[in-house]
Amino acid sequence: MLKLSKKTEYALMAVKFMARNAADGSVTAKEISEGYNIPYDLLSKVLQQLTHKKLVNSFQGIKGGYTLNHDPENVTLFDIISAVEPNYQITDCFQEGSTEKDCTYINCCMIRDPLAKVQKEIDKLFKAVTIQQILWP
Amino acid sequence: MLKLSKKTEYALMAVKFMARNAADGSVTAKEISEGYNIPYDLLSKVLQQLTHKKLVNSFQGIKGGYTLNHDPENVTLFDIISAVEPNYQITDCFQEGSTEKDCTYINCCMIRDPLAKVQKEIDKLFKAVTIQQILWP
DNA sequence: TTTAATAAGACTTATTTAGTCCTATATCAA
DNA sequence: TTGATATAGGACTAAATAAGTCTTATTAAA
Repeated sequence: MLKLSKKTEYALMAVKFMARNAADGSVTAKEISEGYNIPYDLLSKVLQQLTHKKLVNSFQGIKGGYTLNHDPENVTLFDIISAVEPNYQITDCFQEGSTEKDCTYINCCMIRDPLAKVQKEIDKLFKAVTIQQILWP
Repeated sequence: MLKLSKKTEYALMAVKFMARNAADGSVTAKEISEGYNIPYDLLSKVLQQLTHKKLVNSFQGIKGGYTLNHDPENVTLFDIISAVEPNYQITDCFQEGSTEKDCTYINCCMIRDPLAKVQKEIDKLFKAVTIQQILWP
């Protein structure tokens, strides 16, 4: 409950690895996986998700790999989390596509709106934290 | 993820029910359960946890039940969450009792301290929100 | 002493997360 | 043009956690 998944951790670690090794050009999933002891397949998926959100560049083929697409001070924790956590919301109520019908309680969504405000505050918090701050405190 | 569990939702709903029915004296788990369509056994456990944290008073015996122990403006979302979520932390790293050994990564806890700061901000946020604000917006 | 409430541990089921496996596709270089 | 090695991505399995259920004990009023 209220815990970030491994995918977020792996994403942060991968970003750190890429930033550290930026001088050597692109970095492969295998290098990150072995360098930080992260399961290769799972890491690959995380990197693919980061690629879809344009947070990293990917290069296919035998000389392929990944590079960061932005400077760490221009990427926020929110960017990483929302790239990697499938439906990141503190409660189901205001999930995308949810309707009143999804709510099984009498007095439906009695706590919905106020918690939505709390959610917005959390988003704001995550948007205020850059990867730079997290990875090089 | 980063989602609150049902237990937090049920706790908030139970508090709402108790506040609404404060005039009638104590309220039973059965009444809350039937009034809001919450599973009785699970609700009972939530109420027991709230009791342990002195957020509600419990009365045993045939005329028993629960009452709120504080005014809603003096109870925060943080109080409820920490009463009910077993180990509420956005990442395992700085869980109570965790040691460096628990960390399986090379470069152990490279993201630990900065995320701990984010955690503190979230705590601060939850402590700033009262039950009053959540349940009667 | 019966009745209806809380207390609490053990257990089962459902859901979600984490991790694995397999195949396709891209690209470089011999 | 073919072999090697990288990303892409779907399907699947296993592990962990959350949600819900069952059972027994204890409490206290009538």
